[in-house]
Amino acid sequence: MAICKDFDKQWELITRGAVEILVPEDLERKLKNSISSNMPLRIKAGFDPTAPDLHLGHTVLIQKLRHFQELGHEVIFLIGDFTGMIGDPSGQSETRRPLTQEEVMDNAKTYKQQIFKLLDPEKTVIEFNTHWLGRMSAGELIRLSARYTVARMLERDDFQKRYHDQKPISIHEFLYPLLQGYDSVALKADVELGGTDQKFNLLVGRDLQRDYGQEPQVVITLPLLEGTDGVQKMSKSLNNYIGIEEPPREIFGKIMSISDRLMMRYYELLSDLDLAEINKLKEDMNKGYINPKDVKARLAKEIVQKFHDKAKADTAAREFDQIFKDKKLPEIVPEYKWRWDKDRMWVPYILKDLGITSGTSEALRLIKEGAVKVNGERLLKTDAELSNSQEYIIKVGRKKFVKIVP
RNA sequence: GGGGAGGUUCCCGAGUGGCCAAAGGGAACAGACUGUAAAUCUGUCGGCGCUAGCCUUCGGAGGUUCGAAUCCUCCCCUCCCCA
Repeated sequence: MAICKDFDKQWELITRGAVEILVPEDLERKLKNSISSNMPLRIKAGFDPTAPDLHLGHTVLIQKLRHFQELGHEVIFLIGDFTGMIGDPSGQSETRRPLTQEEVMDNAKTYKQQIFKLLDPEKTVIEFNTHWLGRMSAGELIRLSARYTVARMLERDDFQKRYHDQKPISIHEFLYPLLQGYDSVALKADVELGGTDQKFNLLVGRDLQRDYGQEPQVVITLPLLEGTDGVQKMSKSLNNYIGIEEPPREIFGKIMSISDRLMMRYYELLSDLDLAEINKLKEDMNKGYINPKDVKARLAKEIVQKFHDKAKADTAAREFDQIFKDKKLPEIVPEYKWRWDKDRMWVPYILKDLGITSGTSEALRLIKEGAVKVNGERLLKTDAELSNSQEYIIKVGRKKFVKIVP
């Protein structure tokens, strides 16, 4: 593959959206060398295999990898299957449960299936760090550990915080940054990408490469995408994520329910619109020329289209308006054929049995709160029963619909 | 090795023998208002055919007691100070 010869173009694309580049001079030199020698740079990005679903948060980084691919560089998608067994302590308030071998492999497989929605399979090298870490001897590990000090480890803010909060820090957690850094040595990485929370780990890679006589990698940090709550970073465990494999209407709906503030953030980090256009949207909204809801719908469409296709994005948008603007039923309502043991069945029991609520207690609560409608009528009494003589549409909350057929 | 402090419901955190399914806050869910936004207000927030009642929870296992998150014994885990 050919390297893009235009240095300025490379620089612009690479630095767009990046939070920090450490060190810019190194990047400049590496790029220029790469152009003159026609040798691609080796771009490393590590992924923790705990999350089986890629979500929008991951795509910020993956899109940056794609930028590098477009410029002709070699992307190494590193699946931290070995380090995943340790569990990255970054940003964690406490020690994470180590994953089993099986879990790690399952998750890694899912990753592989998903990244090619965004990356070019031809230009992507997938590595597993078990290849070199799995056969590292105890002696080598100790020699590696000798290259770093406890005091330096404690510089990392989350370790520091836990230390001061009297929270446990296990020894193995200190090993994580070292092993991640060693990955860079093993891969002879020229550049490593990571979220801003990874900065410390990425920098350890630089130190270790120098120790091992390599030219240190350039570290590029990218912003962490806030989850749908708008506060914490998007993650599966916080359940504030939008997965790229979710159905169109889910993705669409989730984006529509984010705050306006967050919407602009998503525009910046996820949209392909350039900054000038985004600013224009912002301005028009402030002046009242356009409704923020429409701006949000545009974003939702763009993102759905990215992971599905245009037709599905349009359908999702149309359905959304039907349900929430026109208050109609969605085009497709899941149907349940109810096996009527009796002629009449208690509503909370039905909701529980259909899995809409976790139990009858929750169903009762929702009915008391006025959240349940049957055939458009709000259910007022908790002792309501349905009979097997007709069809029902049950609506729970704002977005759950079920059709029950006799 | 010695001394001290802790482990409470999703999270933080109160609770030291009955009034405890357990204060308060956060998250979450629902209703109102909206643009399924934000903010705000209100309600819910262990389970169970509900209200009544029953069952299961306060690191684990036993025990004392009419009665234990609270007392005793042993065990597991965490943190701090000293060595």
